Formats: sequence, structure tokens, C-alpha cells
Amino acid sequence: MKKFTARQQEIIKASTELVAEQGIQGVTIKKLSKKIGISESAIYRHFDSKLDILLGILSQFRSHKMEVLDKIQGSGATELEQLEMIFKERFNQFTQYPAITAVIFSEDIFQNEKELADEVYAIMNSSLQLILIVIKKGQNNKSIRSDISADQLSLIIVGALRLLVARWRLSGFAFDLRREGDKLWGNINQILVN
Amino acid sequence: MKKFTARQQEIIKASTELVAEQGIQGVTIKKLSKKIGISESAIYRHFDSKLDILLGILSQFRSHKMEVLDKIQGSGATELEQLEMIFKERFNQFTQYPAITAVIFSEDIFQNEKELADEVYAIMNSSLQLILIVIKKGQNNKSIRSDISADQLSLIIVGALRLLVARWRLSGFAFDLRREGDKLWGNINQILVN
Amino acid sequence: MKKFTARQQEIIKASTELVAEQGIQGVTIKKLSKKIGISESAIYRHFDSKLDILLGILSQFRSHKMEVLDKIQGSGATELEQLEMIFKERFNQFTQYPAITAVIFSEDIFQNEKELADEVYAIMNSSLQLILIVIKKGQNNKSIRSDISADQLSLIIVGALRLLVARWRLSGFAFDLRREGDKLWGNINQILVN
Amino acid sequence: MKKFTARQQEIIKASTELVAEQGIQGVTIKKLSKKIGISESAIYRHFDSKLDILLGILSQFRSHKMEVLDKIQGSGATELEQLEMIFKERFNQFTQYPAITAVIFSEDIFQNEKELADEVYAIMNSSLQLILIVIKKGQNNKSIRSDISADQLSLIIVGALRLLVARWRLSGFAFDLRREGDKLWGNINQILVN
DNA sequence: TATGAATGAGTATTCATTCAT
DNA sequence: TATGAATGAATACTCATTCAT
Repeated sequence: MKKFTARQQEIIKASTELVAEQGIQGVTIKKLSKKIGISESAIYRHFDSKLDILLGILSQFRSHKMEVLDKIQGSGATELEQLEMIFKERFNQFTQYPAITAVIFSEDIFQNEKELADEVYAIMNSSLQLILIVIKKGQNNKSIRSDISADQLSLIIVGALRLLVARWRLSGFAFDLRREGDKLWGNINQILVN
Repeated sequence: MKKFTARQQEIIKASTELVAEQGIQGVTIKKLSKKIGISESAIYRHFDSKLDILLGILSQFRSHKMEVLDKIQGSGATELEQLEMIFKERFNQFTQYPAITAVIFSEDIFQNEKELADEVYAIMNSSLQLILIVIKKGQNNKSIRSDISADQLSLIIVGALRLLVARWRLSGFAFDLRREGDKLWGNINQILVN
Repeated sequence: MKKFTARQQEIIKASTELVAEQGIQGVTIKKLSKKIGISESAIYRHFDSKLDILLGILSQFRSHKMEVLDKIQGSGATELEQLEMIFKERFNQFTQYPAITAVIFSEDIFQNEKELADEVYAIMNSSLQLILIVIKKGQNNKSIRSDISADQLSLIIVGALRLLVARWRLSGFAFDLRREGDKLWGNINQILVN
Repeated sequence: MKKFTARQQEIIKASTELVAEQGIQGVTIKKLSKKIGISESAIYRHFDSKLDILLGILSQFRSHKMEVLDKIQGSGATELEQLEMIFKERFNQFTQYPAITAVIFSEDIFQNEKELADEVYAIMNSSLQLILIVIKKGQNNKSIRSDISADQLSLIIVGALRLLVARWRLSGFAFDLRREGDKLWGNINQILVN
């Protein structure tokens, strides 16, 4: 959607790294400018405000995510395959951009900034909605168990996914997220088919 | 463990409320002093630093939680009953003190303060560990399925529990957490026994 | 009305001096703190904001002015005597606190700060209203000409008064405002009685 | 005097509007460039500094005013007629360009910039001087009262004129300045002939 | 004639903490 | 046990201006 200039992308990248290194509170214009090697005021030539920079991080992440989810949805794979693809994709993206996890899982810090909170919420929901839809389809064609509602199944699935990522982050990205993700999917799969 | 004076408890309580109302960033010595009705410097008579206040919040929550978990563990109930008790207990406590959820789920903000991060991590793990133990026992006496490892089952259980609470909080505590918790437990239970 | 602490009065005084020396734009927290010899943050222990400091200047000036005007109004002097007293009083106060003239005559700068603009407007109007009332009384008892309306007469009187003060200020307080004021009053007096 | 290019005039016009809308502080190069639709740096192709732009506003206003005053002076009308023409002319110009009033009456803000202050002072004096001359002539040929000095009479006249305009501006240009001006002139006229 | 990129100095305000009383 | 006064470091953001293209 939004196009970012090279400088803007550089700023977004540096911000994301700062988030990863020091948390959201670590993202200050001063640190940012020092990291990039330009003056503080120079940053304001590229973004109107700090909020816009943060929004930029999310926007870029979101559009990448959407693209992938769309592709999965249109892939013609079976429901279980689609769920597996979603799982793998999420863990792939996080492995590639570990810093982003700090942003995505920080509903709290954004609490006071309505715009940011909304965006984070939207990102969070996008997987959830897709998973819900896929599960419902799977239940219709009997490939997924129906004794537990789709709502509850997706709550369980997304909850596990999120907790795994949260642990990975808190561990300092110490384990192989993709391998653990595969393992988790195996078990989720088993639960889904009963 | 640690004993808090009346004043200290008052400060901890006010801090927790501030977290709930405005997020962790809302906890400043100034606001705290205004809320309690004493001077800013007075607060330093009771806590050496703001860090200690935050640690106080967690410590109090943790000790309360531990107590309950210990009781459950020693109750002689079956494994599934114990898990149900844990579920109910968590949701009960959160319903009673909704403010605390803001603290428990904000691993992020505490990230840069090693001491705080460790404490939050410990709290997060305490349920996880107990659930793990109970599940293992259940698997040993065949009351819980063994085709999925205890590690993975507990990840799934705690993940769902956390996500439900997170949603409740983001919704502004708009739904009945205990009822939704019961429903979730019903389904988790079904999954556990296969 | 409002009581100011010694420090607050010191800050108000320093601000007024800064206004006189460098215009309203010269009033910055930094310059203020340097002038007083305390830190910038110390100032915020005494006033919540810069706006409050500016409001403090006006408030102090206004209450002093009101006091004097009330006394004049209750003095039992004839209308023309009362008008003369008002004239003398205004020029006396300005001579005593030349700096304040910069604040009182700067409706413009306060334009964007509603609160300040209102206060300045109120101060400006307080003399005007009193003068209008006194003139009306004088017209009723024939001591002041009636062929020109009280509105117009007060417009003429206040206009001259303000222009004289404005010139005085722009001249760098180079002439004796009280002497010029007396001269002006003599002529205004003559016009009023025709 | 100075000739301005089309672009320069455009910039001066935009600046004047900004003054009217947001006060002198509202005149920033950024806002100016946005209003005109060119880049910030482009503005520096046409004016060496912001000071020059402000000087431009005043200079343009002044030359226009001078022209008119010269015409009046050379018109051969009687002294009282000339004064009436001056009155009407001032109110006409202000009615046509209300924005300019904000600039003319903001001696204060220009205070710290010697060059600007001087120009404003000169503008302010130009009417005053002309009025003074005309009154003196009138006093010489007995068409204007001599019991009050020409200095004082012109102070009173200009003071009333300025206050009326100031009120008009503060009222948001809510009343018909020309009508009120005519009324004021009627009374001033009466005072002048005694 | 115009622009995009950059900057140094400033601007009000916040915050955790210290210290003398 | 409490307070009033003070502070240094930070924080997001603004502004007039410069320079290479």
C-alpha cells in the first residue's frame, strides 16, 4: 500500500532494531538519529512524528503478512494444509525478523496510542480470522473435528502459537523457532483431527 | 516471603491501579503520590526506588499465586480435577483483580530491567511448571493422553488461557471471564482425555 | 484573590522583566531559570506550565488594578475628579511597572492562547467599563457634555490613553509618562465639559 | 520604493494572511511554503531571510498608505475635509485587507527586531505626522480650535482611530468598520471645531 | 528558478531521585 | 515518618537556514 522512500525504510529498520534491543521505550528520536548517523531534525524530514515511524513498522509488517495469508487462502490446499502453511509462515517471518516480535506482542505499551493499538489489534486479528475461517471449512467437510467449536479451536491454536513465540523472545531467541513450531503443529494437527 | 508494611501495600495497590488505568508508563512517582495523597519524597521512605515498587507488585502477586497453587497440589484431587482447579483459580483471581492482568501480560515493558523481566518470567513459568507436573502424573496413570508430550500439552493449555485473558483485557473486561473460562476448560478437558 | 508564594512572585517578576527586555517571545523557561538562578525543572515545582506563569503576571496586575478602581469608584468624588483619578492611577502604575505595558498591550501575541487572550481582554475592558459608567453619570447630572454619546467619549478617552502609553513604551520609556498624562488629562477634561 | 517580483508579492500576501490567521508566530517558512505550494528552500530564492519577508509586508503596506496620504494632501480640500478623507481612507483600506491590521498593531512582537520595530514605528507615525500638519494648518486659519495643541488633538484622534480598529479586529471583524468610522469621525469633527 | 536533504540551536515539559528540615 | 525545594538527564518536536543538484 504505502510506499516508503529508502531513507524511510532505513529509519523503520533502525527503529525495529531498537525495539528488539531495548524495547519500545528504547525507540527515541535521539537514539534513532545516532544509529542512522543523521541529525534528530533530519528524521522529521522523513516522518512527521514518532507515531508515524512506529506506524510504519507495523504497516510494513502487516502488508507483508497480508500478502502471505492471501496467497495461502488462494492456494487450493486442504484446510489442514492451509493451517500448516499459516503456522510455518508465521514462524518463518518471525525467524527472519525477530525484532518484530517485540512490537507485535506489545499491545500494552501502545495502549495509550489509539492508532497504534488499533493497528496491532488488526494485525493480531488477521491471523485469527483466517484460522477461524479455515477451521470452519474443515469442520464442514469433516476434515476437522466438530465436537469443539471453531472459535474455541482457533483460540487454542493461536494461544499456543503466541505463547511459543513469546517464550522464544523472552529466551533471547535461544532456540530454533521453526523446529519447535513444526513440533507444535504436529500436535495441533493431531488434536484437530482427533 | 517479603513482608510489606501497610504503607507499602498501599503504594503497591495504587501502582497496580495506575498500571491498569494507564499502562506501565502511567506509573510515575508523581501520579502515585497524588493518588495516595502523600508527597513524592514520602514514597522514597517506603521504597528505595521505583524498581522496588514494581518488584513489589509482582512479588505480592506471585506469593498469592504460589499459595493457591500449593494448596491445589496438596489437595489430593485427581489430575484433571487439579487442572480444573488451576483454571478456575486463575480466572477467579483475575476477575477479582483485573488490574493485575495489565502487569502480568506486559513482559515487554519489563524487558530492559533484568530484575523485573526475571520476576515476570518466573510468574509466567510457575503455572506452566505446575501444569506440566500434573499432566505428567496424569499421563503416568493414563488419565491424560500420552500421544502428545506433557510439554506440548501444557504449552497449549497455558497459551489458550493467556490468550483468553488477554482478549478479556483488551475488550475492557467486557465479558464474563469465569464463564468463558469454564467453557474453555470443558474443551481443554476433552482434548486432554482424547 | 490568588496568593502567590515568594518563589512564585520571584518567577512572575523575572518573567515580567523578560517581557520588558525581549518581548513575550523572550520569556522562555531556560532564560527564566537562568535569570532566577535555579534549574529549569525547579520552575515547574512552582508553576504547572508556562501558561500559568503568564497568567500569573496578568492576574497580579489585574488584582492590583481592580483594587484601585474600586477605591476610586467608592470615593465619592465628582465624575470629572474620578476620571482624573483613573488617568493618574493608570499612569502611576505603568510608571512603576513599565515592563507590564509590554504584556497589557500585546493582545496579538496571546491570540493563540485563549486563556491569556481572555484575561488581557478583561483587563483592557475593566478601565473601559468604569470610564463608561462614570461618563454616563456625569452626563446625567450635566457635568459632562451629552451631545456625544458616552460610548464614543470613552472610546476617545481610552484610545488616547492607550496611544500615549504605547508611544512611551516604543520610545524606550524616554519621557515622563505622568507629566504627559497630566497634560493629556487637562485636554480631555476640556473636551468633556465642552 | 522597492519593487517586488510577482513571486515576492505572492509570498508577502501569504505571509500577511498567516499573520491574520495565526498571529505573527504563525508565520514560519514551513507554513508559508505549504500555503504557496513551493518548497521551503524556494522561498530563499526570493527573500534572503524571514526578516526580509516581514519587512516586505510592512514596506508594501507603507508605500500604499503613503501614496494615498500624498494624494489627500495635494487635493486642495479644506483641513476638516482632509482629515475626514484620511479617516475614510484608513477604514477603507482596513476593510479591504483586514489581515493587515494584525501586522500594524503588533508593535510588540517586532520589538526585538530593531529593523522591524523601526518600520512599524514609521508607519504608525506617518498618519500621525500628516494629521498633525493638517491640524496645524486648520488652527492657523481658525477652522480648528486652538485651545488644545495640535499634538494633543492628533494624539486623541489617532488614539480613537486605532482603538476602534483594534476592537474591530478582536471582535473578529464582526461589525461594519466603515459605518462605525463615520460615526466616530462625526464626533471627532464636532470636538475639533468645538 | 526550484528542490530534497540536512542541521544546530532551541522549546516546553517529564521523570526519578536527593537532601535539608 | 513526612515534606518542600531542587535537579540533571531526557523527550518529542520546531525553526530558520544552508547546500548540492
